[in-house]
Amino acid sequence: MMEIELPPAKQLQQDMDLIDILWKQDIDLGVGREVFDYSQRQKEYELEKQKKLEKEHQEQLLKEQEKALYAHLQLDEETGECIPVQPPAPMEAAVVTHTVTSSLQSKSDLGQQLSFDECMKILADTFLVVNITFLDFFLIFLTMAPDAQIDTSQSFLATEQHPVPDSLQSPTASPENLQEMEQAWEELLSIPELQCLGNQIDNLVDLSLYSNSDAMLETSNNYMFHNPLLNIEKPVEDAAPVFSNDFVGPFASNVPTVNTNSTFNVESFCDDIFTLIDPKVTNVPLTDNLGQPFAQIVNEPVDITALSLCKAFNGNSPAEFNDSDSGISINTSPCSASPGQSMGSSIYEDAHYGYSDSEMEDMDSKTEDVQQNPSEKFSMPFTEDAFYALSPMVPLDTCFDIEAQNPPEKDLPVKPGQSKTPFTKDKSLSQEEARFSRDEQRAKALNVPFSVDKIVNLPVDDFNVLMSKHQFNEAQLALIRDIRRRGKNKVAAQNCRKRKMENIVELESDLDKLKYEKEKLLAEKGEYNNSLRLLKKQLGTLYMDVFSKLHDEDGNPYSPHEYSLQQTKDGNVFLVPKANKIEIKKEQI
DNA sequence: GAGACATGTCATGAT
DNA sequence: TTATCATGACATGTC
Repeated sequence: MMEIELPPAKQLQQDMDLIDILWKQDIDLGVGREVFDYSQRQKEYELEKQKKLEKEHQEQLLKEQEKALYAHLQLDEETGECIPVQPPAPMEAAVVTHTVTSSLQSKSDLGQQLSFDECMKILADTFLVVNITFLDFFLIFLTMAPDAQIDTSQSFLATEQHPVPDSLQSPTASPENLQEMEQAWEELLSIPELQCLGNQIDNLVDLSLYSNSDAMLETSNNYMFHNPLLNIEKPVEDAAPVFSNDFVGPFASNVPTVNTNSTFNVESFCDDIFTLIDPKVTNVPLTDNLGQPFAQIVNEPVDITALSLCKAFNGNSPAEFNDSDSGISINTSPCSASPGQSMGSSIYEDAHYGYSDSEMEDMDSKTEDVQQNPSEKFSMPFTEDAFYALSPMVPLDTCFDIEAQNPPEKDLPVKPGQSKTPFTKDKSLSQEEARFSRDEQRAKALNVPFSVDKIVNLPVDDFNVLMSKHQFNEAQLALIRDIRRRGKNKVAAQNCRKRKMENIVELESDLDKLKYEKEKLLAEKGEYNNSLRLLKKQLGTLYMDVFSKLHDEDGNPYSPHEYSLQQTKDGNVFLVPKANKIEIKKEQI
């Protein structure tokens, strides 16, 4: 701890005055007095220091746990790889398994909540003692699994010379044991830090799907290694350059890919595990402790979703059930079982030059689910480059220029008459955009070395120059022409619809304006009518007023029925008998 | 399942 | 003559 010397009282008072002056200078900036408060800052400083110490302590703990986990790895001096040390004798493994499970169970029996650190400590201590491998750790999980058929595999670990505890031998024999173990298993799974195990293992399994693909091996080198226990991500090239191979590569040859649609064959599953751990044990007859043939027990297909093991790894979807740690990949879809095959089984592989567009579209629709959703089939991020790398129908050394390998939407220039996102749609459109368009698929199928964007958007001259540089067969030429025509027409249709919509909007706007003008004119007309009516009224009043003041020679008033007042152009007003009224008008004309 | 809507495509006429 | 554009009509997919 850093010692802080407290100033003397006098100096303290001077400091306080100085602080006050400074605070008053900054008060306009909204600075609070507490900013200059020495004691408060000291408290904050101590608090911060305490947090720092706690953080360091946690990091130290994590490092120790990591060290304990890596203790079972051995550095291969020749290859520089981290290789798991040779598996211990079955006795050791059994003891280790028992030790861990006993520790976990004893904790569970005591009603204690197992924290992640406690679990890690138990595991780390055990690993330090006997150096068990990661596969043993996997078997510990198996042991903890309440599924009896899976647990039967423990009998393989326990040789006749070294009997294993009852809890491991036959969990089904005792319902109490089963319940306890299930409880311990659930406690282990309930730890939030371990729940990420499933996802990370899934990622490794996705990697394992490509274990036979050279292209994917390259990808796997850049893959992040997930430490499922510590949740530490390390670049593979940093910590263990071929770490994934420790769990995938060496075992891949031993482990047949287990294919199943909706069910899971436990027998083959256990066989795979036995092969992984020690190929010799595959000769051991599969019998459980009750003497019942193991094959009989596991003969019936087991719903994979019912296995707690699935839940442990990632029980959300049975189709994604995989075990990457053991190198076993249980693929429930034919596509994921052999991605290269599924990718390569494109209808375009045969380069069907004779097909018309409609026929090609028919085939498009039939194979759409295979081709269009590579990213949906595999949980790992699937890039277009990866697609090219995997797809045997596209030669890797030729074909696409740089533009073709980039998503066309990115650098597509926005035309003046075309909005940047002319057809903004919901997520379905984004999925549509993410997939290859049909024309792109066709172009790739026929090995057209241009992107569809280029074919469509190049000016005529540039397009002709480009075409003259390559030799195309008739099918390719027809396809390129069609692509260009369709692309142009597509843009034209978009623009046309956009114009149509703009026209509709404009006409609606005009209609609104005209309606407004009409209303306005009607209102004006009403006002003018009112004014006219008023003027007429006033004129009538004035007329009668003038007429009433006119008298003949005898002083009698003129009858308005017999006479009327009329005004000539020069402004003179005459009293005219009504019979002569028309004649006067004629004279005026 | 029907209907609305968005989008792609084709046919056709105009430029 | 050919390419391109504009637009109506139709088909298809999605909500």
